[in-house]
Amino acid sequence: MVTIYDIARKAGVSITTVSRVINNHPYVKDETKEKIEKLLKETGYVPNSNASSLVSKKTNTIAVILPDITNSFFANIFRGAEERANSQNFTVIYGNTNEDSEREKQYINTFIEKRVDGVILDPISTDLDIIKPLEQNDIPFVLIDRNIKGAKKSHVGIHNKKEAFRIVNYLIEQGKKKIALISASEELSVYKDRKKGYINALKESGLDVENDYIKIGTKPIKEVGYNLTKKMLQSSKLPDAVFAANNFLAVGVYNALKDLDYRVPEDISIVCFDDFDTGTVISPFFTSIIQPASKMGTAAMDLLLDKIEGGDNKSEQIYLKSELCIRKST
Amino acid sequence: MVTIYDIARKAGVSITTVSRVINNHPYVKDETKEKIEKLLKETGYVPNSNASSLVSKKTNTIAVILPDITNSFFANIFRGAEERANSQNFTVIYGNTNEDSEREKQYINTFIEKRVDGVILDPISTDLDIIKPLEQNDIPFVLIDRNIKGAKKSHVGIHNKKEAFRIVNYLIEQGKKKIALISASEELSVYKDRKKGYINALKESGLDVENDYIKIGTKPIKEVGYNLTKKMLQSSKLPDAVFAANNFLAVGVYNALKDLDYRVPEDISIVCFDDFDTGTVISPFFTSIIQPASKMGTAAMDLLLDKIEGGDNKSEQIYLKSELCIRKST
DNA sequence: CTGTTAGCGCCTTCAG
DNA sequence: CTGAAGGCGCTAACAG
Repeated sequence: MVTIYDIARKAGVSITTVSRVINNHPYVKDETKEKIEKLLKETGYVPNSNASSLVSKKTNTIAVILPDITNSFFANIFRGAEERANSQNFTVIYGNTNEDSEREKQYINTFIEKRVDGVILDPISTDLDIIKPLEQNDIPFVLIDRNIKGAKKSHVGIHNKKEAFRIVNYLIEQGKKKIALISASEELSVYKDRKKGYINALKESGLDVENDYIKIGTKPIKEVGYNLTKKMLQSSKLPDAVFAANNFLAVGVYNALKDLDYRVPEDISIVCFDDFDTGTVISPFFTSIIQPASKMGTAAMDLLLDKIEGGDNKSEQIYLKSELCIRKST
Repeated sequence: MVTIYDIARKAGVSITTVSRVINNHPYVKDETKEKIEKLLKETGYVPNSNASSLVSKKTNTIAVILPDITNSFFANIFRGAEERANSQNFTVIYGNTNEDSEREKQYINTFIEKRVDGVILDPISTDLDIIKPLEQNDIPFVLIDRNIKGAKKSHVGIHNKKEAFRIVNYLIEQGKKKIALISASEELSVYKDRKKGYINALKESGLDVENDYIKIGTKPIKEVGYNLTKKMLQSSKLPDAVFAANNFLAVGVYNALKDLDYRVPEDISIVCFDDFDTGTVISPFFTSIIQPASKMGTAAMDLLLDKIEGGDNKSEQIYLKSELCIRKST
C-alpha cells in the first residue's frame, strides 16, 4: 500500500512536506502543494490512521457495547449514538454482548487494545469489576440504560421504578387484581427498579404481593419469558395480567399463553417495557412503556464527547422521559 | 497508559522479553516469565493493537457497511456476520449508510484508513467507482444483498427475480388481476431484479403490464412507499394488490392505503420482500418473501475470511434459499 | 534463554 | 517555505 514515503520520493520532497499538505498545514509553496496533491490522487494514497494515532494518541473512534442489536430498542440507541458521533467526525465500533458477561469483558478489552477514545456501555455485568479496566486506562465512558451500583459514573436512562409503577397502576385502574411479574434479573439495575415499582404499585393499592406471581429469570430474552410463564401457570392459578419487564420477555409470555390456549387480552392482559420498532410495525400489540431509545443514544454520546474533548470528568445522571402507550394487549 | 517499556524497566529486562511473554513465545525462563506476568497484571497493561498492526499489517478488524441497522433484515445480517467474525477472533466495525452514497463513500474511506482486513458491503451506490478504493488498496471485500453491475466480485444474496416472480404469481393464483408494483430504484440490482420478476409473472399469465401501476422511487424507505402509493391512487384506479419491493416500502403502502380508508386485505392485498423480526413480532402481517438474513451474514463473512486467510481471490456467487410466507395481508 | 537493532507509517519540534 | 531527526508502542530478525 502506498505510503507517505512513496509520495515524497516521487515528488522529490521530504515526507515532512507531504505530511504538511495532507494535514492542510500552511507554509507550503502552492506549486509543490499542487504537485503533491496530484500525486496523492493518482496513487490513491490513503493515510494510515493507526500510524497517526500512535503519534496523536487519538483514534477518533468510539465503542458502543450493547446486548443485542436485533432488538429494536438497542438498534435505536445505536443509531442515535452513531449519528451524533459521525457529525463530530468520530467513527463507531460496535460490540454485541448477547447478554453474556464474558463476551462483554472481552469486547471491553479489545476496544481498549484499539485505544478507542471512549466507550458507551449498556452492561450485562453488575459487578464493578467490569468497568475497572476502563478506569485504569483512563478511557472515558458512559453507561446507558442499565446502571452499575456503586459506579459513580455518567449514566443515561429513564426512571424505571416510576415508570413501572405507572404501568402497573394502569393495570390496577383497569380493574386487574392478580398481576404477575415476569422479569429477567435480580441484579441488573433496570430490572431491580422495575420490580420495586411493581411492588410499590400493588402495595399502594392495597393488593397482596404474592410470590407465586413473581418469576425472575436470568436474561431478558424470549425463552426466559416463555419458560417462566409456563412454570408460573403450573404452580399457581391464572393471574389476570402480566407485567413483563421488557419486550422480548413479553413475546415469550405471549407465546406461552397462546400455547395454553389463553387469549390476550380477553383472558389475560400483558404490559411491558420497550417496543418493537415503533412506526414500522403495522399494529403494535403491547401496551408498554416506550423509552426514547434514539435520544438516549445521542444524549449518551453527547456526554461522552464532552468528556473526551472538554476533558471534564463530572459524572452526570440524565433521566429522559418515557411514554405509556396503550395498545391491544390490555 | 502503561507500555511495554514500563514493564521492561520494572522487571529489569528488555522489551523483547516482555513482548515474548505477552505473545506467548517459547524460550523464556519460567522465573522471568512469572515475574513479568505478575507485573502485567498489577499494572493493568493492555497492548496497543494499533502499534502492533503497524508492524504486523493486520488489524483483525472487519468492516460491515449496511443501509440501516434498525431494519431487522440488516440487523440480522449483521448479527450473522459478527458472530462468525468473533469466532475467528476478528472484531467488527459497523457503518450505517442510511441509503446515502456520500456517507457510504466516506465510510469506505475511513475504514481503509483504519486498515481493516476486509469489508462486507451492502451498497447503495450502483457505480463501480464505489469499490475502486477497495480494489486499489487490495482490501478483500464481499458484496451482500445488492450486487454491483460489472463488479466481478464475490457476492451473497438470493434469486430476486425468481422470488419476485413467485410472490406475484401467488397473487395471480389468488385471482388478482390488477397488481401494482411499488419499488425503490431503477438502479439497485435487487430492485431491478424484483421488477423483472414482477413483469415476467404478469406476462406469463397473460396480464397487461400497465405503467400506471408501476411506481419507482429512490430509496426503500417508508416515506417513499407512502408517497408513491398516494400518487398512484390519484392518477389511476385502485389495483387489487400491491407488490412492495421491501418491508419498509410495504409499511408506507399500508399507511397510505389506511389514510384513504382502504382495508387490507379486504379491499386490496399487499405482499413484499423481507420481514420485520420474524418470531419476535407477535402476529406478522405481510405476506412476503423472507430472506435468510442471518445466514447471508455468516456466508458473506465466511467468504471474506477465506479471502483474508487463504488469500484466495476467486469471486464466488452464493445464492441462498428464501421462503414465501403467507400472512394476513393477502 | 535474552538483548540489540531496525523498522512499521506518521507527526512534530527544531534548524535552516 | 523545507528538511533532518527523534519518537509513538510494538515486532522480528540477528546476535550473543
